[in-house]
Amino acid sequence: MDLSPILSPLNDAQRAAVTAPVGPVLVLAGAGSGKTRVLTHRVAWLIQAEGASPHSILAVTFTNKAAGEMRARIEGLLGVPGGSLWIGTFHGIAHRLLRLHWREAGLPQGFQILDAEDQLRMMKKILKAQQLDESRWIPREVVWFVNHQKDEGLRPKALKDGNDPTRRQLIKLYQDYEEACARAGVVDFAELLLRAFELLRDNAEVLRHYRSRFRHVLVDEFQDTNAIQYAWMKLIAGSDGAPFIVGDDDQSIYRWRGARVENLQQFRRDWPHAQLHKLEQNYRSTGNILKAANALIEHNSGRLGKNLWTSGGHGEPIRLYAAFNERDEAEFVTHRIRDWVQRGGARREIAILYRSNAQSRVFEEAFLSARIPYKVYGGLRFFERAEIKDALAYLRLLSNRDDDASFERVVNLPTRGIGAKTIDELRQSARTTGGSLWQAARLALEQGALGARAGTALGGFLQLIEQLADGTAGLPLHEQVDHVLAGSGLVEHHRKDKAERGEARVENLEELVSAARGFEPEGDLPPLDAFLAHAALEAGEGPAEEWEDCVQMMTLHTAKGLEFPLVFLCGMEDGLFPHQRSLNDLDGLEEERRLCYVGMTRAMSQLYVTFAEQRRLHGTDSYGQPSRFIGELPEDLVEEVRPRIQVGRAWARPGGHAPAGAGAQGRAPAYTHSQAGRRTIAAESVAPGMRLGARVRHGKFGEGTVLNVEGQGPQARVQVNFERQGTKWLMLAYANLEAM
DNA sequence: CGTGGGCGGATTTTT
DNA sequence: TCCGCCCACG
Repeated sequence: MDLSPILSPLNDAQRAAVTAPVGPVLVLAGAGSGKTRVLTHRVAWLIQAEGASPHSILAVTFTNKAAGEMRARIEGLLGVPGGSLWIGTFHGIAHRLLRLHWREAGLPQGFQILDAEDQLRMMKKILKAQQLDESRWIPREVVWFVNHQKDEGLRPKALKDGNDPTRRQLIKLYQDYEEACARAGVVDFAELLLRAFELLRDNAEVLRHYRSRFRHVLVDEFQDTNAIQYAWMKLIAGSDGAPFIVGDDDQSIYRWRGARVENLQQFRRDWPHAQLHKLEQNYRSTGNILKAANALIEHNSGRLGKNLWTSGGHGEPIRLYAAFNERDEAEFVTHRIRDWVQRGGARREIAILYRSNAQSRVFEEAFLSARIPYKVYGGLRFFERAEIKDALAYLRLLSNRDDDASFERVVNLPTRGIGAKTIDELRQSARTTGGSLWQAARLALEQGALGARAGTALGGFLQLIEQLADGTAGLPLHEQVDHVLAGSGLVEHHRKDKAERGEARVENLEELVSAARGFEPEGDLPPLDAFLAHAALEAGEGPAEEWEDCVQMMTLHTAKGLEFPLVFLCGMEDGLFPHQRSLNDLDGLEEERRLCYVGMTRAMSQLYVTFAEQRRLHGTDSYGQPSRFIGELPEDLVEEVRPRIQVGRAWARPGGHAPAGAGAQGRAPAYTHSQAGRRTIAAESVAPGMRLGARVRHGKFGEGTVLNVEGQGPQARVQVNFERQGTKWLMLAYANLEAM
């Protein structure tokens, strides 16, 4: 067999990892070092060189995207569809196991998956039912508690309250929540993992089967695994198994949601004979970017140790821009984007990265007025939209009448005269009988326990669901969906909304039918159940795919795994990035630093770092210090970009002053270095005494040196490096600077 | 039942 | 500042 397609595209380190003798392997793969390539080629190698059966391979990732890419690349290498390979996300694989072994796992056959929003609603309901004060017991925090326990593999029974009444209540709520889920036959995301773990742990037969089947377990992004994922992996691989683990401790950015970087270390303890491979050659970024990123991450302690290098050139320096405020920052970026595009670059090659989503707004406004097409990542995804979830709730009821969350969601949508009071009564009755809302509704109707109006309305709803179930039985999936949409009155409901949003919702519902039409169920679940699981586990692409050539805007977290020729790392101020809530805690700070490292290593050829000296945040202006991470970059790799001192305007009368209000604020200063034929107005004429390098005194900030002067007349501002307070931009008109 | 005003809170995100 | 949520009102 010709192995050269597998081996020839690899460098030495990659090849060593790919061809490592079968046994436990740990690959520390730096950013841009060909991690996915190693993983996929390893799979191909196992099959073609080691004679492993595709049947014996289990490859696990975190995102559906990564799983899809891996599958495609493996199939490309093997030249055949890898149907019998198990490749998927932790959650996807867990789901698959639970469907196959629902009985052993103690689940109803038709169990449904609760997404984050459903989970929150469920918890709110429980809190309300217990009449707990929602300001004391914040639903989101209670949910966080529950998920956190599950991530750690802990059931309520295993938890000690430590005589802490708050904790006792939380544990109680966890238990109540579990019971509610069991009654409704639903599992949340964390539950999928925990159940799958318990399934293997408690069923020797099942465990033996999968252990002997999956001789090769491969895990991507290992630094992101949480306790239960690790335990599950350990269980299924077995202590004499051959897990192939790929990760990068420097890119661990999900500690806050339960990820444990320590799992990399733990792996070395649990498999002391594991071979260690490091991939340090980077194929993405210039030498300068890598050097700076390496220098930054060196400030972290307890690293496994890794130094990225490239055989390519140094490239350009990293450029640093100290903006006056957040709008100036956006203006600067806008100009640099224009330059890039003017020189023939594509907009899709550009990424704006920021710490928190709220920062996108200023950029959006700037791009809108500059007519720069952009795309913001991170909005609501298709299957998370309200109208889609309404439709899914109907579909779920068809499949499982006891799904209380779905029942409540649509029992009166569209409005059919079933008010809060009726539902309250049903809830009450369901609680006392321990049944579902559906059962309570039937009981109430049989006993004539409701008023005539409510009774008729509720009866109508139950009948509707039964009718839809009967009417769609045996139909192809998309016709089922279509039928339910029409029959439920959902489409009509939104059609009546003449506003634009109604129209959009109808379109989304139609899109749901298309999604159903294009859906190819795998496995032997009924198509409808498979589709519902798909909707929950793969919430679909974010904001609709745009074909246009757009500037890419996203948080640093979202950017992980991506690369762009031109990257702007914005909002680099202490308190924003590193975030305020991480400033006082070393672990948190180190995670922020890793986040910065991730951001920097997204850049292929050019990296800009920007910060604003003044920023409007939550309605109030605040002055910030440049991020400490900026100070951790080697000076010789960073070039500070200064806005050019304002040049004479064509419309400014010679010798005259610019009209008030026509100053530089909100207007673009020219940034490019000296343009021929234009004469820089001496700073002197704008702001007497404010020559560059002049010494000045400020009432509050003390003494400093003028670094920069910009704008004219009332809008003029100066940048001063104060000895004690650092660099600040000041409005000349208000600053009361005294020349020295 | 649907909307508008008042209130509080405001990392990061995947499944 | 702005967004989402809750409640009160029409």
